This record gives sequence, structure tokens and C-alpha cells, in this order.
Amino acid sequence: MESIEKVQKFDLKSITDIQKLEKVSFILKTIAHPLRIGIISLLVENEKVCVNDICAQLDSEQSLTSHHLSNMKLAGILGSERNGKNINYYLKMPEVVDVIKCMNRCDVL
Amino acid sequence: MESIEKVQKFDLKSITDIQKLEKVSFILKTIAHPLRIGIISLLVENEKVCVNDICAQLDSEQSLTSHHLSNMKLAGILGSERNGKNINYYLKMPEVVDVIKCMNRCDVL
DNA sequence: TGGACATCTGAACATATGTTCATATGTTTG
DNA sequence: CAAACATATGAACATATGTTCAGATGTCCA
Repeated sequence: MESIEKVQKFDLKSITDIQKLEKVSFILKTIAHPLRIGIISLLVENEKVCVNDICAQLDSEQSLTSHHLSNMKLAGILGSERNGKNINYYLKMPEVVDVIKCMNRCDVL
Repeated sequence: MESIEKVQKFDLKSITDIQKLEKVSFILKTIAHPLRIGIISLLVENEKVCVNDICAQLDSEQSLTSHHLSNMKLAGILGSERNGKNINYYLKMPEVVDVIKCMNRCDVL
């Protein structure tokens, strides 16, 4: 798909190759879920949160939340560190917050 | 899931309810695909493009491209208008461009 | 060490999404 | 009106994703 490189002519200067297009869409796909956006939102105000907190705040199932967290961690969006019995998650890719803020500005929503 | 409303305490002021969270994730999910991002990129420089143009620029299949286009149209991201034999697509939700630009700023990519 | 707590993990399943193909629709022009 | 062109559409399929459940793992503390 060499011709996708032509995209770079069209003003999104840093998107030059298909690999980048795929990385961008991969990240977007990873955060495109209500619960995940909820989690990221929590991480805007709170530097770190543990699964328990998230479940309490967002009224979500522990196991499901955990699955979503490891998914986002795997994708490089979150990091985690154990603190005693708890495991805290933090934002490793702060840019995703801007993405959500962008969308949030959307009139049509 | 009433407690998702608590998200609004956490700095993303305009995300107040689960419906909004779902709308935002719906839009993100809709654009999270390499070809679709390619199409949106084309629409940054070119106000309108037809399927034929897209297929030529992005080296994509006509039918597949058409499916993606109608999907994005259905989601309210694109609009279309016929011009003779061609059907031109245009951006109806310019905010998605900012989303891609945000991601593009991401170091980690 | 054993029990309570916090979290993860993997299997199983339901559902959604992307892709291909063959064909239909609409438009222009000779 | 027929042929050529541009595009849409629907069925069928493969694959990816989200969810639930039951149980495993790791940590703390009496």
C-alpha cells in the first residue's frame, strides 16, 4: 500500500506511512470504549487509581475493569505499579486525554 | 450506570453522562481504522473527494472504500452529494481532524 | 501459617466489525 | 436506448472484541 504515503501531501504532516496510520488507529481503537474513556477521565484528576477505586466510581465489574486495564496497559496507554494490596494504574500516554477533550468540543455530540 | 456521572468531577467538564461517553467512544470507534483515517486525511486538503479519487490515492478497493464511507456517513462524520456520475464526500464533523492531529503529536508512535 | 482482601487470568461465549464477491443502481453520452 | 462509467448494496464469511464466570495469584496481618 505504498500510495498511502501520499497522505503526507495532505496536511497531516507527521502521518507519512501506513505503519503510522495503523499505530494511530490502533490507539484510537483501544480507547474507543465508554468504560475506558471513563477510566482515562478518572486519571485526569487522579494521578493514580486502583481497580477498586475505578469499580466504585464507575460502577463497573472488577473482572471486566481489570480486563480493560490490562488491555490499555498492553497497548502502552497505561502503566501500573503495585502498592501493597493494591495495584495503581497511571497514564503513560497523556495525549489520549487531548483526544477525548477534542471529541468533547464536538458540537454534534 | 448512574455513577458514571461522577466522571464530571474529574476535569473533563463536558463529559457528564454515560450517553456522552458512549457517543464519544462511538465516534472514536468509527474513525479508528487505517483506511478511514486515510480518508479523513485526504479530506483535510481536499474539501471533497469521490470514491474513485480515494481508491486511487490510497490504493484501496472500490467496494471496501464505499462500505467505509457509508459507515462514516451513517455515523455523521461525513456527508455526500452527487455531482454527475460521481458522489462527493465531505467532512461533516471537522473535529475528527483534531483528534487525528492530537494522536499525531504522540511521541510514542 | 491461614484467612481476608485486592487483583489477575483464562476459557467460553455472544456480538460486532472488516472484507470479499457478485450484482444492483444511477448517470452520462454516443 | 445501449454501453460505459461511478458507486452502492447485500450476503457470506473470517476475525476481533466485549463480557461473564470460576478460579488463581499475590499481599497483609492476626
